[in-house]
Amino acid sequence: MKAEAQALKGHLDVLLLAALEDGPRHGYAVKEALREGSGGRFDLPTGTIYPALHRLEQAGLITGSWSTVDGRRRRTYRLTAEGVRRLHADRSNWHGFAAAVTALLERQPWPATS
Amino acid sequence: MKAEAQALKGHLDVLLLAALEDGPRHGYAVKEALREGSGGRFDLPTGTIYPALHRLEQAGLITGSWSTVDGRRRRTYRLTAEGVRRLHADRSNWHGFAAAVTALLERQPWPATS
DNA sequence: CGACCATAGCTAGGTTTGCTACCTATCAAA
DNA sequence: TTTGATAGGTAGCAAACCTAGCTATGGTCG
Repeated sequence: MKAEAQALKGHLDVLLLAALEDGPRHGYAVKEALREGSGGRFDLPTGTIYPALHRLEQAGLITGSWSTVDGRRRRTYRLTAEGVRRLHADRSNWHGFAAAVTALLERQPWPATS
Repeated sequence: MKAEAQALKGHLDVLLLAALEDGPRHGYAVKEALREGSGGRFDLPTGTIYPALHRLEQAGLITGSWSTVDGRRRRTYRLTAEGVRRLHADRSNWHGFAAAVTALLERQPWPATS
């Protein structure tokens, strides 16, 4: 259950949206998909996952519906049209962001010191 | 002065450390180096830069010293040995993080929904 | 001269976000 | 029967970045 020491800061939402891209999932399944899909790197506590899903739903990017399976209640989420748009925008933005950071970290030399 | 809508979340520190890697700079020069080195993407407000440098100094990763150039006071920062270690660790961690996020965003299909 | 901008530093306060630490509940396995 | 995995949740803390404001110098332009 230990996470990778909160390194996701602003990038959790896009991962959650991506986890819902190829079909609806319930919250716990999203958590497991994230953990397995990242080779255990993003093993997030439920106290991170559920509030984040609530935020995304509140923002209209996903919608949830209740069901019951084997006596356990589940809330299954799917992307809204707005959520799909946001996912595409965020994914493209991620690539730009990652490229910029990587470029700066590899940079040698940096722009001249005045 | 408008930043790229707060997209650096947890990754500012490593960029600041990297900006000091090949020699000391004063705070404003760090800000400019970040802006120029990122093609304008990371044009951060001083209200982000200065507190962050204070945090890094507080944490013992950089040390600052005052000087005066043309009647303007400057605080010039350099990496400490600890700061160099941290930079190397964070840089390596960034690569793993970026690879993991990118992999998840490209992933098709995701681990099976239970 | 006066206005303005770039340079150079700073802080207070707010919001967001992820985490810790709890809680309820069912079902399967030990 | 008691633990662990599954499934959901909340309250409240702490960190981090931003907004908005401040002081001050030096150069440039009308």
